[in-house]
Order: sequence, then structure tokens, then C-alpha cells
Amino acid sequence: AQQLLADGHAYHCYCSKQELEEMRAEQMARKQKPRYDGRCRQRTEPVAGVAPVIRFRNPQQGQTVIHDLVHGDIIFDNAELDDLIIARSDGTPTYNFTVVVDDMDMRITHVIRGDDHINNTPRQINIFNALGVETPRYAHLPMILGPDGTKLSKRHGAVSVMQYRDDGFLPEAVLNYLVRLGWSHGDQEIFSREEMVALFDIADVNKSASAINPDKLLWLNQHYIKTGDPARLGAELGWHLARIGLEVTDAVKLAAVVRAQAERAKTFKDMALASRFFFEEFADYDAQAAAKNLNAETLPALRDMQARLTTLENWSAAAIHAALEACVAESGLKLGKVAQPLRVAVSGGTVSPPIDATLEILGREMTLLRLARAIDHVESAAGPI
RNA sequence: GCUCCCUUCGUCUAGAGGCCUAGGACGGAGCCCUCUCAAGGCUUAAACACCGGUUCGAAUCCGGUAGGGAGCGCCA
Repeated sequence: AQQLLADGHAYHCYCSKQELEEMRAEQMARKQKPRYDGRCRQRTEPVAGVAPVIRFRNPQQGQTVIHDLVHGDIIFDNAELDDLIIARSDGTPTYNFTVVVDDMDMRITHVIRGDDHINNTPRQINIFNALGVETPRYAHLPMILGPDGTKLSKRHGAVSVMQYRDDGFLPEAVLNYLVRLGWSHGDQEIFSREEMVALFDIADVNKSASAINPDKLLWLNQHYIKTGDPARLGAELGWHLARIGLEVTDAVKLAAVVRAQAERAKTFKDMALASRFFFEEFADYDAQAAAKNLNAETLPALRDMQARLTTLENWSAAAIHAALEACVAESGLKLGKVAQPLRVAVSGGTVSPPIDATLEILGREMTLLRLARAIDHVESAAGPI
């Protein structure tokens, strides 16, 4: 600031805040752009008792052009720019001045920021020029808007990245989603981190603001749930289970649950909720589900399966499936008439992964316990049959 | 108000004058598959904001209009 003061690129201004406000109000009244009118530009004598601010002496003639990497040339008439304050009356520097000095000191080559900064750029370029420093390259990225197309705010949900983890999203999904906002590489939708790094080119960034589409983020998240490493994803599921009060340390089981639930969960939060029954006894049956599936009519099938599963040689999905088929063949029931009661017996509700996979993960002990509980439930409701 | 920016399906986007009867993706609809829920497969509806130019030819270039956004602090 002292340097600019010395070579005449800046000057002291003694105008009071009140004076400035009056000036602005007057200009607004005349439907002009509110701006400092440069009244202290020529002043040489200090005003007694007033601590001055330092203003940058902006060029009054000519144009300043931003060679923007995404917008192309953006031209401003210098006459539009007023003399901004670079140091407050207490001597501290202001934003537009500090960015320039900082960029200069750090030898910044590229300034990439939101396009809400476009209007600040010509001022900053003029300061660079006054300082005799080469300007960095500028790239102004389009804004990201909320799902309703209005400005992003706390009301639009997750503004902090950590919120996304809490909501059950994977970092690669969030990254993949974000990179496709305002940028594209042909028709490609899925990008690994390596691809993002290799393929990203500022030239492919587009100019218009984009609205967040939560459904697409969900879709990407599920894509990464389906294709990610089950061991790693199992740990993530464990984290979410812990959040709902379930401490699970069995990494093998967690990975198995992830594999089984991947195609029916869009977030880990949902997956954790839908997977509780794998890890803890459920409190009550879903009333409708129990009424429809745990009754006198389905009791024989439940008993039959109980017997078959008790004596099953190796507890695998394939073996369980074979037992199911055998039960179906002997009883003449449709597969669904056996599977669904089993599902309710074992999970408490109507939704779960395929029944054979579900039982395999649950294990023989838990399965048999819950089958007994279900048979009990039917008998106590209807009396012994 | 002034200055600047932006404008292709609901949304994210492809598209650099003829390849566009405008492509892909999410979401929607329908069908298929199926032990639930899903996932998956197939099919389908859906857009170049508007008006003028330039050109043999415009979503693509130019001008205007409309609409949206940002900035206009001793804030950052």
C-alpha cells in the first residue's frame, strides 16, 4: 500500500462513512450506479482529526479485459470502476487488495473461482498492473444452484461435505456427481478419480449455472455401492450401524451384508436401517406382514423348512436354495408361498435380499431361533394345530 | 437503477455451420425378468427462450428482445 501511495497509484481519502452513504443514496436516487466519485483524489493536505483510508487510484480511461478461460474475453470500461478502498482507516487491508498481494506473493498462475467474482476481477487486474506484476490466468466457473434452481443455502440440505457422509454417501459418488456439474467429457458419466485428473480440462467447462439433482447423486452412490470393494464398504456400513446404536465388529459379515444389499440400497444410511435384523433381534413383526404370512395356512411350510434347515449339511445359499426347492416340490406350493413367510419370520418384515442369501448370512443358529419364534407366534395366536 | 454473466428434454449435459427427423445420463411411463424389495434388460414421452439477420444451409455466427443470475461496503 505504501508503494502504491508513493508512486501515486493510491491516495488518502478523508470522507466519512456518513458522507459516503449520502453520496450513494443520491446516486441511487438518480438511478446511477453507486460509486465513489473521487472527491479526495486531488487532496494534498490531511484533514485534521480524521484517520484516512487509502484508496486505489483506478484508471479512468480505457478498458480492462479479462481473458477468461471459460468465458472468453470479458471487457469492462475503466470508467465503470471506482476507487476502491485498499486499506481501512485503522491500517488493515481490504479483501480486493489482499487477494492481489497474496496471489503475487505466492506466484499464483491460475485463479479458478466462482463466476460471482467476475465483477471483482477488473479491479484486481488494475491493481496488479499498478504494482507492475503480471496478472494470473483467470477461469470463472459457473455457480451450483439448489434443486429448485435457486441459490444454494442451508435450506437446500447438505452444504458441508461431511453431511454427505452422515447421509450415507460415498466420497467417490459425491466427487463424481460434482465433477459433472458444469463439466463433461462427451457422454461419459462415470469417472474414477484417476480419470477425473487425466481427463479434466478447463476448456470443457461450460458457462451456465447448474442445479443439483439429488436423484442422480443417489444413482451414482448406488453405482459405487454396487461396484466398490465389499470389505471397504463393509466398514462404512459398520460406521452407519454404529450411528443407529449397533456396534458390529464382524467384518466378514458386514461385507456379506453389503454384497447382499448393494442393489437395494441407495445410501448406507438406508442400508443400515434395512440391515438391522442381520445383527440384532427385531422387536415385533410388521403387523400386516405377519397377518398375511405367519398364519395357519403357512405353518406347514414353516415347519417343513424348519426341519430341512435343522438337518442341512452345509449352511450355504446354494444348499438352502436346494432345500427350498425340495419343499416347494413336495408341497406343490409356489416358491413365493414358502419364501415370503420365511422372510417375515426371519426379518420381521416383507423386504430383504433373496431368502437363500439372507439365511446364509444370518447363520443357522439365528435362522432356527427365529423360525421357532415364528411358529410359536402362529400357534399362540391360533392355538395348536 | 447501472455494469457484467448466462439461456439445448423436468434436471445434468453432447453438440465448434451441413453428420441433428438434436445424442447420452438421472428421473418419468410401459413391457420383460422375478420368492419380497430392488437390480437388470428392452421400449417410450420429453428440449435448441423469442425475433430478426449472415449463409446454398444455423442449436451452432451476428444483432435485438425476454427471462434468470451476479456485482455495485472501511464484507470476504
